[in-house]
Amino acid sequence: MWRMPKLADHEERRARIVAALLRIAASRGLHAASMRTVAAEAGVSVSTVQYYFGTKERLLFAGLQHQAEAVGRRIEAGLAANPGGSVRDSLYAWLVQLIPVNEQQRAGYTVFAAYHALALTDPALAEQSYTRGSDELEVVLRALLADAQQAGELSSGRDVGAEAGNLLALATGLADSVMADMRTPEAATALLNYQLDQLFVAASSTSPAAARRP
Amino acid sequence: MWRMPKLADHEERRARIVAALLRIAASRGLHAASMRTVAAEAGVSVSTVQYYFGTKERLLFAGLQHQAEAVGRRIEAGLAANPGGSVRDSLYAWLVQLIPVNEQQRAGYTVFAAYHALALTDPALAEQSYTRGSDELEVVLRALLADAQQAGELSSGRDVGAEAGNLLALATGLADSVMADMRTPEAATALLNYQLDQLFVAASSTSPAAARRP
DNA sequence: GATCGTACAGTACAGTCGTACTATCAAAGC
DNA sequence: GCTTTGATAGTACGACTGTACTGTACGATC
Repeated sequence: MWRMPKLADHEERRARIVAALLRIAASRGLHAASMRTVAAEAGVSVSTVQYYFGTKERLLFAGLQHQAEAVGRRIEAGLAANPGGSVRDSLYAWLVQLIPVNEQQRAGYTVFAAYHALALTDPALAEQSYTRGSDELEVVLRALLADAQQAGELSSGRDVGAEAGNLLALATGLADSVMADMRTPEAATALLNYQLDQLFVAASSTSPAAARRP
Repeated sequence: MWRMPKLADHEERRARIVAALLRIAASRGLHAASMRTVAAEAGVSVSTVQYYFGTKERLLFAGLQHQAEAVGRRIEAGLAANPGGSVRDSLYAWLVQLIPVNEQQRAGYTVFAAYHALALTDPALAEQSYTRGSDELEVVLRALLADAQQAGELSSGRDVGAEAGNLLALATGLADSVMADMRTPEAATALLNYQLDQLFVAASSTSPAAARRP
């Protein structure tokens, strides 16, 4: 029988409990995440959850924070995976990270949707700016588009500020439609590619949108 | 055979209770809508709610159904309010209904977000196709765009199917950004107008996007 | 080696949940 | 007028909730 070392690693314990919370939120819903179910999922007692988070409100808070950081990391990873490519491909690499293409991303989106709905009626949760990542992403998109416009890669008469906002909103809406099972992930990424093809001048688009599907 | 209602109007009672449920869901969240709080908000006893809906699951079901029908009615009203206008103005009239511009629409969106999050982990709720309205809207958009394309009003090289899907996703994403307080409703409608201006040939757009803001 | 604080487990408590059950009261049908 | 039935209220029950409290084994410190 294994016994816990008496001096525990707080960060590891907290991470384990938060992971249990997010697993439950993704599979059974955030409303099913009680002190008892989270403790059982993490393999600890309720008192341990109390010891590391004090109150359930703080536990939920930690869960949202973890989720927001995870989204931020995934978006950054999307750029790092495409270092030397064109601006168009970089834009695609950023935006496609918002569309849930596998079960893990879908689970993350489920948790995010639950927190989002909760924040709409809970001022304490809304104060935590969990959408800051999106704001930062919009700034990055605008900068990329400005570069492309100066290089003459964009269609004429485009407003880079408006295009950045609309691309982000488009990716968000496409993600919604995938989550609602109105569209397959492949169809959503194809639509995203179509929009980028319209934005960039035709000469730079050497392949049809369908060929870009992963 | 028709029978006179003995005492109460069932439809009126059910509507009153569902309205109470949706008020609570919009103000305090769907998790705060219990049998007791809904009954108190409707000014009836818990037994009355039980009498008309039997179980809470069926009450929640009725609330979602009412909400979906309300969204459908609002979108239809959006078209009826603009009967003789251009295709571009009709498109705008449809799509702008998705963006919450006042407190009532924001409340409706809050309820919808709560149900959406719940449906992601509740198979019984997900089976009810509450997104059918969006599917039908996409069909209408595609038809409108096809007409406009045949009339030569669209920019060249546009795929009406992709444009319809992307316009709907864009409006959804803009609605999300407004709900998350990342953008004002005015900014969202301006972005929507910008996108429509890009889609339609420049000659038909006689005023800058900013002038179209309501 | 006694003492102290950390890291848990167990339990108790007050409250809320959905729902079942019983009672009541007025209108409908005979 | 009596019986039946629809429409409501009140209440009770078991399950679950978050949290406070108590106990306790063990590593660190002196």
